Amino acid sequence: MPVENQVQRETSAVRAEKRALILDAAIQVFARSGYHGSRVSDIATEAGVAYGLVYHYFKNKEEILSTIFEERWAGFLDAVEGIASGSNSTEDKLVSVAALILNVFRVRPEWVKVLVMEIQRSQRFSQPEQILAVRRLFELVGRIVRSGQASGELRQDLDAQVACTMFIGALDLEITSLVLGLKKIEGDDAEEREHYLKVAQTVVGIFMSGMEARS
Amino acid sequence: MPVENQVQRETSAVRAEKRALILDAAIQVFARSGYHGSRVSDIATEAGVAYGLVYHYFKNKEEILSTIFEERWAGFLDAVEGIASGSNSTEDKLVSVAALILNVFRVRPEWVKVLVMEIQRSQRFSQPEQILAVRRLFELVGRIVRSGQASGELRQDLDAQVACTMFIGALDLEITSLVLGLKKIEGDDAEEREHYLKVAQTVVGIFMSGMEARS
Amino acid sequence: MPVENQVQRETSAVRAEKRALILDAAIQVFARSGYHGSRVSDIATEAGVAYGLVYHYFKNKEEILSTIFEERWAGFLDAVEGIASGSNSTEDKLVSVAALILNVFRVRPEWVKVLVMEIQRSQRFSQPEQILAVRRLFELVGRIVRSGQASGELRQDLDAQVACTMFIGALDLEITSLVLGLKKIEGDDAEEREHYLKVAQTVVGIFMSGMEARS
Amino acid sequence: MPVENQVQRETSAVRAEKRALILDAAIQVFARSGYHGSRVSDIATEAGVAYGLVYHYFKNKEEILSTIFEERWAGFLDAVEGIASGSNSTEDKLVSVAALILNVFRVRPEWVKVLVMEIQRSQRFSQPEQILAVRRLFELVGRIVRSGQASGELRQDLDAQVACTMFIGALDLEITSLVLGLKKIEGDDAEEREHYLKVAQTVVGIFMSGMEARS
DNA sequence: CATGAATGAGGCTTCATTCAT
DNA sequence: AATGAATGAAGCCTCATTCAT
Repeated sequence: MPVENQVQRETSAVRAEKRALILDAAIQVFARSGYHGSRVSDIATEAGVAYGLVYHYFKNKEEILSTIFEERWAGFLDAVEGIASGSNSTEDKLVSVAALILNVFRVRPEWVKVLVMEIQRSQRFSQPEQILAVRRLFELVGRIVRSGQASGELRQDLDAQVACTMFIGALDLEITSLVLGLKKIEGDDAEEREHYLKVAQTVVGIFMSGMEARS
Repeated sequence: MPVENQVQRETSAVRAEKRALILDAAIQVFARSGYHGSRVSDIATEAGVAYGLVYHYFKNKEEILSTIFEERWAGFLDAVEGIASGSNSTEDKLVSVAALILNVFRVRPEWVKVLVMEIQRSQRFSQPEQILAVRRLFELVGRIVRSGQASGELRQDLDAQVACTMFIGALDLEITSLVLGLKKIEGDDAEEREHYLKVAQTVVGIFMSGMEARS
Repeated sequence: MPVENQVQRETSAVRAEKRALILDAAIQVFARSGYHGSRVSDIATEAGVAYGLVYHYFKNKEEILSTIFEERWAGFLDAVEGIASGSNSTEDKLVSVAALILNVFRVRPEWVKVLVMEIQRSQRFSQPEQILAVRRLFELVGRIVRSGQASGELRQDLDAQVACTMFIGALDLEITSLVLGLKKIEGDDAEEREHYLKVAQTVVGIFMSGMEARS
Repeated sequence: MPVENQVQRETSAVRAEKRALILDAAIQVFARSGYHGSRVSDIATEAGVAYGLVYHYFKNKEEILSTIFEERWAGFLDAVEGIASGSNSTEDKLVSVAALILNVFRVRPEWVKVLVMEIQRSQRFSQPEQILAVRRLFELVGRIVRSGQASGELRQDLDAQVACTMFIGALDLEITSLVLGLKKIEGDDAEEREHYLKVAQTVVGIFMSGMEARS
């Protein structure tokens, strides 16, 4: 391998690192102060880089936010996709999705804060790509629900779309409550994890029972 | 009634009218452009009053938003309170609440947009009073759910709080989808009304079946 | 006397009263917050009258200040004029002037604050009439000094103008120190009065000795 | 010296220069229009820099003024301190102080205008640090006077504090008269200098004679 | 790539003044 | 005369973005 390529590789690795640094900093700052309450300089300070450097990696403040959304949300969707494509029972799939969502919050609450509070509910969310990205989540959950209806695990007389919205909405508000501190979870890591698991099971429990096919 | 009182009343009626005028204008503008995207001058223009008059009635832009929240949300809570205090069956109460929420959106979508998008999900929402105001909704729905559990209409083995969050979250996301245009309802007024009613029934249907006490 | 005249008189008496009320209020407010720090509404509130009424009696905020200056300063000048025109010794005249200035501060510190701080040292003081009004004080003190030089009570080899400035400046700074609280006078009314008298005597003492004709 | 240090030094030198540029411009503008009559944009224009740059160097308009005061007044105090600490006769020291004050005005009238008119006599002057800074001048002059009393050069039966106030007040009003144009000095530079020297000598002359120890 | 000084448009807020009652 | 609602110009400050080094 020629030396230049080596350098190239290292350079772009550094480049990627700085970019990620800024992105992570932005998540922290946005989570703390909200998009409008955060200055580009706050992000730079948090990242420990110079003011203007942010503009080497991102066209503008807006792009930082949408990049966060695109990258993080894509990763999240991939995980949901994996669950939806699996061969588990419908109930297991739904529990997995619920646990995934709640667990991300447990581990990276700032990510969720920004995704949920700053992007999902923001003016700029009207942009078609972002609408599409969220619609994708509805589709994936919809796939799980509809396959459950097809297999007879779930009753078929109810609108799948409303059911999806209900399932996602339940988890969404659960998380929002946590973000806003409407609910406080106390205890050590293990207790926390257990609590979230139980919430996931309850939600899925109600949902499944409600959607359960009756004989 | 003395003439002066009459005048007094009329004057303060006019005063209240102007205030309401500005508040309504603010709702329109906030719904259209979001809080941060709206200028105070936009509100004044929309209300058809002079720039400075806004500051006669409100300390600053922020106060306009929180006033909207306080007044509109209080009205909404009163309605929910009325439902919760009634003597209907649990199912009827839940349908009423769901229909109320969805119907407000049908009739005054801007109110809901502002309440849901600009306040509920905003930085300033962290203020204790607003947290409390939302918690109140959880309490009222919680009252319905718990009384249903007590009467045996609903199963008692599930956490009431999670159930509440689920019910409200389902409706919240349903509305958010509508606000964001993720879902589009087409048709005339009667069709619209019918659609929302069906959504309410589906949500309550799933919820009730899921929560239904089993023999 | 016809009734109408009576009414006329009463009306204008009321008119004069309201005007004085506003003027007094303005002095208090200006003394407390400075000219620029005072709002017209503050003055109205302090006077206990309606907002717009101020504009019935005064063309604008500026006119309130200049009116205070003209009326209060004129009264002060009259008193100095009386002293200067008397037949006392030069020393007695100077002690009287010094005591007058210091005593006004003792009794009506707000007047002095406004005259000294807000008018004398303000941009708008550049207006010719006000320059003239202050120059008049210099002239009156100058008259005392020059008559003392003429009578042989004061040495004649020193510039009368510089001497005047010195005398007035000494008292001015003495008062400014009091206004700013650089010096604090403690004690009851009698002690206070005595203190100011002593200051007056010291200033005049130094000044007289310094200006004293030598044999 | 490493190159980086060199660059560092140059950069911060440039930084300091811009700051000084703005400060000097502010003095000109404040002297011309007064603090309240000056807009931040006026200062920026006068300095030939962009509006926003002012806010890189100063928190707000207010801070510009207090910075001027702190820096310029400190320099002035140092000069007075030098005089007070010298070994000259009391009379020489007082003449030096008087000449210093008058000469600063001769050379940098804007400085004096701002220090005397905008700061010393302003609302914000009430801030403790500024009070202290002025008190310092009183202390320094007080030291000269008291050492004169101790050495027998000045009579000891008069209150040193009142004497100080008298001396400083005399010079202060002399300068104020000049600032306000109550007195106009005409002539070329040499004549001007001579005039001010004579004023200084007159003031000190009266003061010394008045304070002179008698046998 | 990195820095942070420089730019300037944009928007909130204040408040003197006017006006309708 | 009296009231206080209504007006809108003016100015401070913020901060995203650019630029020179």
